Amino acid sequence: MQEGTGKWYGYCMVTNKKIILQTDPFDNNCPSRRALDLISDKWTSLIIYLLSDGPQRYTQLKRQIGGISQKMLTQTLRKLEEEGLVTRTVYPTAPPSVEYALTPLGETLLEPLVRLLEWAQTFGLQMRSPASEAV
Amino acid sequence: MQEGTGKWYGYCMVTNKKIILQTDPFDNNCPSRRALDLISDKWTSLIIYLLSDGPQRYTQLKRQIGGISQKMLTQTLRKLEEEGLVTRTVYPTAPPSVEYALTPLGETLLEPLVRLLEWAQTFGLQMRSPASEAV
DNA sequence: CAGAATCCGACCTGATACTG
DNA sequence: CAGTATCAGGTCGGATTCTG
Repeated sequence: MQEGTGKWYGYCMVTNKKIILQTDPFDNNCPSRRALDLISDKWTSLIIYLLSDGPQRYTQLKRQIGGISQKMLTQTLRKLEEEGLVTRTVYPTAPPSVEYALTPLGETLLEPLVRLLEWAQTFGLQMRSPASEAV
Repeated sequence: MQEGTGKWYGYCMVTNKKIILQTDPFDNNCPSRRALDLISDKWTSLIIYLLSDGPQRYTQLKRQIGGISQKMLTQTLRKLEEEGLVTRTVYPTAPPSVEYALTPLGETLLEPLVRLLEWAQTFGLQMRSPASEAV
């Protein structure tokens, strides 16, 4: 039943490559949905990857990503921290120093994410080949 | 040095879990980026999964997903078709019938996507859900 | 250094109406 | 059935300015 204003997401579960869709408009806590939302973020995956090399400081991350605005970097890091994928450690030195690192949970995300990027590298180049399609 | 108007994405490549970031503001064709953009879509992964059970018709998909608008369903399917992940077959019957199916390329995407959702199911629950959800 | 707060345009999205 | 076209609201993201 559509609640008019309230928008909701498909509730997806994977069981042996089978999908069960639930349609509870009030259940927004679907882990699958949350995970997808997470990596759907434009910068999340990049940050996760950068942190896979070890803890990094704020400016370090910013410099490496380059195109990210400080707002987005902070926002993304905060979200990752909130979700428990990244830790934020503040060293109260004279110039403030903040270090971000992956949590064990965050490191588990690394693996499926790598698979996805590997897919992208292997097959991504085949995308957008309109001539190779015979409908 | 920011190039002013042109916004750009991090160009990421994975090599043995190592990341190489390139910062060419004009190269928007990064396969990794494209792949992430693809699954970052709210509905893409759901559709891919539904199609993993075999070809489905437009209304069939719509009914199963439920909360999706026609616009979004069509838009997403078009994008997937354009990227070569989905085929669109029109049967010129009396009531028009259109069938969507995964291409071989689309099926290859299924695997990493499954890994991601499996991760979500296994570890997603460990993520801290923001208690400020009332939707 | 590491942000917070603000403004503002671009884009995404859903609702609605119409079509072969 | 399977769309297309259009419009309005909301969100996202970047640039800028200010702070401890």
